[in-house]
Amino acid sequence: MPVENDYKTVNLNEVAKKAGVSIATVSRVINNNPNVTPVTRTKVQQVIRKLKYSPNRVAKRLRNRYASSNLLGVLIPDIQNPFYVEVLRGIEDVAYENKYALIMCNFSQDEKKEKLYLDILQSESIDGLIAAPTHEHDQKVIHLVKSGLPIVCVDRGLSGVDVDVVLVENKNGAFAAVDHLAKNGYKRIAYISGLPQLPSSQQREAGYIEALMANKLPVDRELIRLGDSSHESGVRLCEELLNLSSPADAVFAGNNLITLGALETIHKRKLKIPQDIAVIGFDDMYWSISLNPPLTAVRQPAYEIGKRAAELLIQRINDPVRPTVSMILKTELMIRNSC
Amino acid sequence: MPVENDYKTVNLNEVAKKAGVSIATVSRVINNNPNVTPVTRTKVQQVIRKLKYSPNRVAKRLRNRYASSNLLGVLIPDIQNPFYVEVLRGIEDVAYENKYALIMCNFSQDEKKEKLYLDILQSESIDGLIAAPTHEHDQKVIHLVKSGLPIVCVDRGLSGVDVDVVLVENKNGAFAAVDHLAKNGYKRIAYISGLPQLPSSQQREAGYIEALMANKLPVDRELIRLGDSSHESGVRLCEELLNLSSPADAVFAGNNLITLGALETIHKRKLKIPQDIAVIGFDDMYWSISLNPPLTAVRQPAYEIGKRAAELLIQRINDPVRPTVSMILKTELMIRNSC
DNA sequence: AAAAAAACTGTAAACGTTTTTATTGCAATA
DNA sequence: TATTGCAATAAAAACGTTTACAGTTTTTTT
Repeated sequence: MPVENDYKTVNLNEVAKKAGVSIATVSRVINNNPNVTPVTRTKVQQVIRKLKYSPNRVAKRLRNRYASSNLLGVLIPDIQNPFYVEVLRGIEDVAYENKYALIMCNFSQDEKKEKLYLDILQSESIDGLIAAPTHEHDQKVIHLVKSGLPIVCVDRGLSGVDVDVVLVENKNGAFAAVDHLAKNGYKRIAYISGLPQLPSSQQREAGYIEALMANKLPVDRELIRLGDSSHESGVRLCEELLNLSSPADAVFAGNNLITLGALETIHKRKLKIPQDIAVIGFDDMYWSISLNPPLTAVRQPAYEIGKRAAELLIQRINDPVRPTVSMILKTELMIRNSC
Repeated sequence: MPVENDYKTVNLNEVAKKAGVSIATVSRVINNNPNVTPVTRTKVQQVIRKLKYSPNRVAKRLRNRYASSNLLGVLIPDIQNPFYVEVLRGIEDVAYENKYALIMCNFSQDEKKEKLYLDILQSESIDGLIAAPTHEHDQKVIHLVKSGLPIVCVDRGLSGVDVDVVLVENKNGAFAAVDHLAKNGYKRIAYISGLPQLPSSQQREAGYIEALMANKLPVDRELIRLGDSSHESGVRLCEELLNLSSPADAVFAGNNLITLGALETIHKRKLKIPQDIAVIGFDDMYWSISLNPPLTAVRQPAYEIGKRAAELLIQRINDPVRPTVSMILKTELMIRNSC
């Protein structure tokens, strides 16, 4: 037996009846349509207040297909990664300013989950979407872009389709980090990569290799470890690197979580940073200074990324035909004590 | 000028026309109503697949007021706090298993923002809500509970109303931490509180005071500092405590962010932990071991909190009249090296 | 073979809005 | 006074579903 739950279902009809006008008039009052006598307007407004009427957004959205749902979708690969949390904060601040709420979908790098969430988002008729697709050829997202839904990609682009995108200089950032390691005399610099199919992972690897070459260091494939961008993979791959017959003397970690994982392994082995092994992470955190030792890291302007992405998205919603832009933000090497 | 964006608007009508049946039949096929000939069913299914039809959830929800929107609202006070992120992960996993998507609202301890988001959530006709209200007397949330919307509170209860709630033993957790400090010989143990109106802050303070008394230590109001649960307040209040004529020799930090703030201050002053000053934080993080020094902390089972809350919520959605429960989870003192 | 029952399918109403179109009342004009 | 024009309001259609009810076909029963 379905239980009666008494969501207040005050609707236009009740308001209209009580105010002695038609629902059209009430609707006009609500939407500030000027064609209403001041006296009628106040009368209706009083009833609205008395009955605590608030419009049903579902009905509203059904009626005007192009009416704003004031809903933005956000498709995030990994909510555990502080980087994305920071991006989210940027998005959220801008969204709030513009009176949008966020439907946040965390797909944990799981393509099936991503698909489910995208389906939901689409049929919720969101106004726009900020996404970090699983990879450059993410058909589902590409299809959405083609369908005309306003979309901004962050962290990862989309190939073969015209879409706004906010990225950072991954290659330069990685180069700076590895170059710094090399200049400090480290010879066996390892790279622990995130998911290898991600453009960002690839670009960081490219920067890594370029820096090695610039410093006349050999590129040893043994020192490049491919993971899945998780904390656990950082732990494991760092162990592998330390177990090599000729172990790494420095680690360049592909992201936040990998860095923390690597640190965990190093601390468990009671190795000294940077004497025994140096560490530089991609992604800075506001508490990096409190790590042991204070971490040297490539700072991505995460909050800024989110903020820009949200701004671009709202721009596009308001002007669907403006040319697409790619926004490339700078990274910054924060030198502390881990190298 | 509104631009024509061609969201594929395949609807029941088109499918029906193409399949040569009525929209009622198509609807029945979609909803697995048994009263359809197998031959008709497959015919319709083919058309559905061919046209890539997917039902419009907005229309669906308008029609069946009590139909599931498959949307859960989450009202989070501070997305920057890793504790809530972990809670969110727990919620999300359960939600996904049960095919719910999340509307995530981060209100940053701002009551106005909270109200806006609640309005949106309500008129989105979500199926249920998980909330950490700003305080025990949060009228807005109380009103929602009374209206019959399924709600589960986390981290903070709600007074004077019957609602499911998932909490931790704040007082016991705090007691264990402060007792540990006292047993290690610290005499001037400070407490940096989060927002004082939060029940959790109050309970932790109670545990703190009880532990002092149990160890025959005086309660010095000077050593109790009230903040706003933020990183910044941790930085500032820790400075105040170190500036006292008779400074604190140990700090019990009221949450995650406060802990990180306090650490920042201590490191800036080049003080040694735990020799110069000991630190215990409320809230453990998986990277606490990588902090300098590895942090002793009261672990809240954050993921578990989220998971339980989501389970309770889904139970309530499916059975709105089951009696409410309060779930109190245990904390655990993770002893590492900061004391 | 006709009647009754069962199984299937179609029609139309309803959900709560917005908006187009129609109606009303009233002042200004001829 | 009869007509027009205008403003304010009302009526009705539409958005895409689900579902009660009616209608049709098929099957079973007599």
